[in-house]
Amino acid sequence: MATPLIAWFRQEARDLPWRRPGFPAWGTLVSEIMLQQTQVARVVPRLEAWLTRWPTPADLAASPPADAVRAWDRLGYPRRALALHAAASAIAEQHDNVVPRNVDALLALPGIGDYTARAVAVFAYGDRHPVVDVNVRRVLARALLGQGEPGPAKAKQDLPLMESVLPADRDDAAATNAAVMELGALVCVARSPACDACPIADRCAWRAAGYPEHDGPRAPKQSKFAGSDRQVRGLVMAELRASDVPVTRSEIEPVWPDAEQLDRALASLLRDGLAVGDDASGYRLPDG
DNA sequence: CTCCAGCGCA
DNA sequence: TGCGCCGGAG
Repeated sequence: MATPLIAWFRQEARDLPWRRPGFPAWGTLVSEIMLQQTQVARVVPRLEAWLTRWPTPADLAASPPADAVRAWDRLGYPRRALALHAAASAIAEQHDNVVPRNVDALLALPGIGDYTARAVAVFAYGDRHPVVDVNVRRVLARALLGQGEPGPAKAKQDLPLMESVLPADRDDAAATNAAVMELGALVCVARSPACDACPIADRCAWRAAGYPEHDGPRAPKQSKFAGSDRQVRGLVMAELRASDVPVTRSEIEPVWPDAEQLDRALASLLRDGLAVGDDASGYRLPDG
């Protein structure tokens, strides 16, 4: 299955910044964090600006976390910006400003889990590991398991399954990882897969079975955004990002009518370290 | 409405 | 293991 996938990838892969020759490992790390639950099209411009401003981890570590949160802009899940700043500090101080190559060392960094650790080791350093994201899980569920959609994520099963598909050769393994992800993003998409354009359609278990409806357990549906604490947090963060001076409680209140929910959101932002301050001194992004 | 190169916590 | 966490495009 790897051979036709690699051939297809050589032909059809999108021209993306992190696939440029010579793209630094630090850039790969930043891009992977930004791409967690955020689409490629929204990431690319933020990534370019980020790397221009902070070409190495130490450059980011030398700036206050507030600058990282502002540069993150509206990519969403701003805890990622805070984690990336903390990871940059750890890399600068404990790894001689070199992004780790070892998966366990990567996993020890904040904001880096099973997916991102292996993605950096594979795409930045060319090592041989299974890289499993939602695209990979969907492609494997269909091609290998004959199921229309991937069930709830199970790293214990997903990683060995992808591993079983990887060629022995390091470079071929890395290309296969990238190819399966790209196939899931461009062809084997969630809603209406373009099986006519699929390089492995002739050996897809789901297609061979006549596209049966998914029966097993489903991935949990994500909760509503409208009216959620997440929405309120986002509105408060927008206020904090926009101000160079502490924002008073009365300046924050207009963003949301429910005072109790606003309190809850603000408290959670303080708990996450995304905001600092109090009613007396006002609230601001973390500067230390 | 759903989906998106997930992570970290209880 | 389930859930909360952002925001924009289709």
